[in-house]
Amino acid sequence: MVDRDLWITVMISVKFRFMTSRIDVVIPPLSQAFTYELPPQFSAQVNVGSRIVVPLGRRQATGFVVARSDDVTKKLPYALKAVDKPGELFSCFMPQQLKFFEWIADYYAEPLANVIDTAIPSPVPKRFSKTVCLLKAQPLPARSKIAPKIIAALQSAGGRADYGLLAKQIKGCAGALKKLEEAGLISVHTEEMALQQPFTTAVPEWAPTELQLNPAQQAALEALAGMTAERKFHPSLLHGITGSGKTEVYIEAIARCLERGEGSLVIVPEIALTPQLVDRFRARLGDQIALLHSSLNPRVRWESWRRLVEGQALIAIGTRSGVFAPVPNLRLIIVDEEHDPSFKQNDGLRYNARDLALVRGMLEKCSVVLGSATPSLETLQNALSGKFRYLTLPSRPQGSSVPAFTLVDMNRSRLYQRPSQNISSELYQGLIETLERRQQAFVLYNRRGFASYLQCEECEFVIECPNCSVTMTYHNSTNALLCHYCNMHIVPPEFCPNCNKPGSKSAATKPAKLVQRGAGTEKIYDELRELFPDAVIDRLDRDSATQHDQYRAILDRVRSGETQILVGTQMIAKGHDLPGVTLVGVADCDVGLHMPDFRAAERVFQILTQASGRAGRAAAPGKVVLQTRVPQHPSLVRTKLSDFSGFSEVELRARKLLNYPPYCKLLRVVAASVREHEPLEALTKLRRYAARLIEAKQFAIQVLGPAPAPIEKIKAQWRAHLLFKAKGSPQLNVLLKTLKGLPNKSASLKLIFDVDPQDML
DNA sequence: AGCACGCCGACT
DNA sequence: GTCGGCGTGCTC
Repeated sequence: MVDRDLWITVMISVKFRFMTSRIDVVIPPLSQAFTYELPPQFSAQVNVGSRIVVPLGRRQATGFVVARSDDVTKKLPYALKAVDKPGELFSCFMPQQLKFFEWIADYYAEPLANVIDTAIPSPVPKRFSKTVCLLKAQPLPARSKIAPKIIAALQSAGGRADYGLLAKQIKGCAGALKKLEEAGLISVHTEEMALQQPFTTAVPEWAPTELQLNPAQQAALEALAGMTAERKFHPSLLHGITGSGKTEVYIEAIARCLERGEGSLVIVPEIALTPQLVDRFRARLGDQIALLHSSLNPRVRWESWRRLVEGQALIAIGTRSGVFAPVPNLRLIIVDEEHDPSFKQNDGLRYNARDLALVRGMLEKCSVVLGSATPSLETLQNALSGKFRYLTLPSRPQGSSVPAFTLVDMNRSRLYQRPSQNISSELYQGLIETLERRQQAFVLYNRRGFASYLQCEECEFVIECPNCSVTMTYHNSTNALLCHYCNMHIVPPEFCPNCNKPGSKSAATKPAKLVQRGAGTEKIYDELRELFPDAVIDRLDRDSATQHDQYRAILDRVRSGETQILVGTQMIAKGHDLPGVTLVGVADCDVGLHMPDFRAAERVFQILTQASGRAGRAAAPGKVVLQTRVPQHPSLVRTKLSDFSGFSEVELRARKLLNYPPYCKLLRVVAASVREHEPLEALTKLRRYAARLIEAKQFAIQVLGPAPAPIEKIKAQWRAHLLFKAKGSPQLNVLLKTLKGLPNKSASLKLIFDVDPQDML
């Protein structure tokens, strides 16, 4: 007994790290955790959040430590293996993030290991530098020719030199260095190199280091600061029209946290994370910012992450996956442009970063601000019901006014009456005036390519992608037909393949020609070149700006005033303040309006409002010309009136009537297979199974479908979907887990479970 | 996910 | 008689 007490005392006094302990490890893609023994030699470097290699079966697997216990006495029904070759150990997340990851795993019915795997960037091995230090120059070893050279080189370098550099200068010095070290003349230090600095350039001068807030901004800031000061979950909506200065409010709110040593997290849409935006944060807040962006190289990405984990940075700015950032002492989460569809991940773990930001705020007890000029109806509903605090920035600063809108009904003018096919006389006139005043114009056309499609003059046949059953887009510059889903390119046929088919009625007569129909950015671009041969016209879309720096260069040319007219897709609607732009034309508002998706109207309203916000941001008044064939559509009428609340009222009523979000929760199951009928058949079975479960458990869940997906075929896979609607998530979550647990015996069938889907195509 | 084990068809 | 097909089940 005495011995045992003594032993316990010893255990405590030598600290646990010298003892064997146990760790629970989760390994992607497995759903259970595995317990291992952790020998003392690895003890100090391993904790909750570590990535580690463990033996699993007869192989080695990489996993994450989710628990650690120093109690080794508890009996387990299986023998434990010990960690033997843990690999390079990385701290991947902070222990307090674990309950967030567990929440996600439960909500999306995904193994915890997979959640962690998608949340963290891939670790990159540490880099070490070896430095040689001169201790004393005497006595030089006899018979060595290299030693004096080394000593001389060290002396001229001020007593210390990089090992690698020295080795390059003096060939074959490795042996001599070792001898000199043994003789005590030099010492060799190995230490980790400093983490990669995220910013290579100085903050540009235009970015203000001090911000002047107007009264509305000040009021929003004080409200936010008040909430942030409490250690409680405080969700709010910051509803500020485009150009009302939300960013300044964010920056000042973060500054208040920073003063107290508290962390902040900013999540922005993919397209918005520009150097200009980051410069504005840096100018006011300094370089203690970690950037998290998918196009960073792996080392910068990982080392930014590490700066947070190791407490070297208190502020994280990132895109969707930034919601997982290990921000120390997190007190404020900001989701800018919260309505943006890029917050939803559409493969793998299909999470929604905006929703997860709220969950994280709830778990970490901090403030969450969702900012937008056109809030999603989900968020609006939460603000209206009082779940979120409603903060607003009602006016544009600098006294600039709301732009003047013109809605042009394209049905009322014949083709020959227009200046060109897709440009109405109203837009033409607006462009002339803008150019005369030496101002700039944006022309938005929300579709890529030269012509939307090729259509037969005779039989109206439209060329579709053989894999995806979507219309293929004709690209003039490359003279190719491109599928915008599977990226297939084909050479456009001269004559209609349908009429030419053997056995077809018209086969005997002359083959019919294919003509271009519809338009794209390239077509609009060409029409404008023809109308304004002397103007500088540029184009911005996914084809002209495949790289981020190309995108930047195009916008920089607008900023400098060089570009007079910029034609592009919705990408141009989201650029930053470009004060010279006074006219925004939308060539065809109807694109996207007739999509088989219940959010189509909302998206069109958002895009048009965003685009309109580009017009007249400085003192000069702005003008917006919207071209359409459905001029009475509420999305367009309300955009024209700048009437968000009017639009949202109409749209919310429609959602309620049809029982769509925010009035219900959705679960969408997509089945895909190379076999044409398999998806529908599989979903029919799944539906039957689900119906039995819903019946047995008395769930209030409505089932729609199965039906072929609007895009019936993608990448040679046939698709069908099944939709579940429920009042709240708990019942849907039970259903999700049950359905996901069902065995899928078919190798060709792929099932995707999309919780809270954004896209219904 | 791997990687075994396991139980039935064509081959050195 | 073996080699090997991929169904089922386990991995601390």
